[in-house]
Amino acid sequence: MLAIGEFSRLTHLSVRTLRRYHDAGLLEPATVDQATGYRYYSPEQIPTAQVVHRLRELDVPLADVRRILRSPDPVTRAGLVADHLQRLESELARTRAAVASLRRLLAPEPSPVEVELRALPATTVAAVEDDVAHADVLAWYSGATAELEAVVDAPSGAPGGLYDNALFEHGRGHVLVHLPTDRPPRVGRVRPVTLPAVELAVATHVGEHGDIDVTYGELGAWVVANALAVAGPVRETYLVGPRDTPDPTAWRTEIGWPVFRVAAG
Amino acid sequence: MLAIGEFSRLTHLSVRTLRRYHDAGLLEPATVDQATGYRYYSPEQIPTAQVVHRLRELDVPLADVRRILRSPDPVTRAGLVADHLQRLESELARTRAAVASLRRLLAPEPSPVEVELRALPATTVAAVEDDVAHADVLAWYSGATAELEAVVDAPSGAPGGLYDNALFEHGRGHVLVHLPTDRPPRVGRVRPVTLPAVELAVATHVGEHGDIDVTYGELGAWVVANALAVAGPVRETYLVGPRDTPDPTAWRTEIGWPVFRVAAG
DNA sequence: GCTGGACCCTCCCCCCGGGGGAGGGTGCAC
DNA sequence: GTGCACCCTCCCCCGGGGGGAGGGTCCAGC
Repeated sequence: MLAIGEFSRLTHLSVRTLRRYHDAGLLEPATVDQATGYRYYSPEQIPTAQVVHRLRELDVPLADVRRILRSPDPVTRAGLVADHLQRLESELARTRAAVASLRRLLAPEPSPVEVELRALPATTVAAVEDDVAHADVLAWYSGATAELEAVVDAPSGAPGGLYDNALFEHGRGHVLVHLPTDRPPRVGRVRPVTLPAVELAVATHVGEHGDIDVTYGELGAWVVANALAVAGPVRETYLVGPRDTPDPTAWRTEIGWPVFRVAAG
Repeated sequence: MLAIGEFSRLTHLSVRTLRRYHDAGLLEPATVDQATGYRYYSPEQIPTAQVVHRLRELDVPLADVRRILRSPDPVTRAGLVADHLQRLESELARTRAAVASLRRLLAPEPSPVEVELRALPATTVAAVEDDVAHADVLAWYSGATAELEAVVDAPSGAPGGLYDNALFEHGRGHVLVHLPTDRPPRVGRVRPVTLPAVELAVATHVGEHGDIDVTYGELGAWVVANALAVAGPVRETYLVGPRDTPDPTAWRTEIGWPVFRVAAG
């Protein structure tokens, strides 16, 4: 039996941290003296402590560490660990994108964005829609478009999406992806939806989506400068995307912001 | 002039976050109405907001973001950004090491570690020592050994280190690296130091240092099982290291824990 | 001019995973 | 039996947000 200080020395986890892990139900001492509250660990717990240490180095949340340790089945366990490695991987991709985008932002090129005002009539499209968290948008989007493309046989234009402002302001909001077609079917999640007529301020974003808020910003500045106000969810149209070419510099995304005239300009 | 909600929509930063950035002095509104406290932003601030957004995606602390934004000189600014990318890089290396180590930990191999008790006489060595934070140990170590190796011309053995337990328990502690030699010089930070005689429980760690606490743990379990207690800083000896061969599987590190007998076993 | 609703303000509490330190009880070797 | 290292709980702090209360403000429509 090892007192907490000794166990700390053997595992290179601080006494504080060991106590916290006990409270969190992660690494329960083999014995706790009822009278004094002293925690006593057994040497067999050292490997467990080391696994915890590694998982924490990988920023696995304590709750997930507990889940991993409690799963008796090594296959389940390996699956949970693999999930986290997957998460780290996508985190890394996000970081890479942010680095690239930062470089472009700090590059001295001004990259003027052209904005055009366009009146759009109401259209009926095949659509999938849902309330989605910001972090899940990408995954949701790929699932929804895959379903759309599987169901719509003769699309009459490029796919698009509508994104509620709440998605960016509150991290969660209504999202709709659609594919224009003459006869929108009603299969699985796919439904015919009529998008209302709007006046759009439209700018075209060139390149990766990691930079897209730059174009959003330019579009927004233009909208403000032209005494317009934003009304309703933003509309994106994916003219050229990863489906069409692997070369990101060829990608084209139209961003359309529904606007109305503020006062009498 | 844009109210905070509108600016939020244009930058995809939440209203809350914008207020926080104001408080932190990161992104001050162009105007603040003295009477009402209302924040008003100018469209020119959109690009700044986007740079902040990118930096935060890279987990750059707010204080550093402020520093980057305030540095007028683009060269300084690029340097600060590069520093952070460097930090991300080393973070990535750490993650990779943790992943590899976790895989090995979860591998079904028991990898029995052999432990031996060894009495060591007092020795005088050439040493560099200091109080170091845990996070800085690696950097400090490479600097100190480089200095040692530059100054000691005829080492009589492998380099070693002494690591205070406080380093692991409290994140900061006394560290000493040394090179055994017949005539220890007194140059720069290098000093002759006499290491006291000790009885050591010794185990040899094979492979990368990312796993070294596993061997620490096995050594500790052995020490406990043999009714010994730990006394004083751990001693590592780098028999084969990165200086000798790039192949990590060939590396050999002796870990020696000063021990004394507990009670009459 | 008034009213309603959207917008904005400050302030406090919560999350995570730790660290610092106070104030007090315990184990054990001398 | 005494000193001291060790252990306990409890509270506050950090950074970078989110939730929500309670209250003031802007402005369009009537």
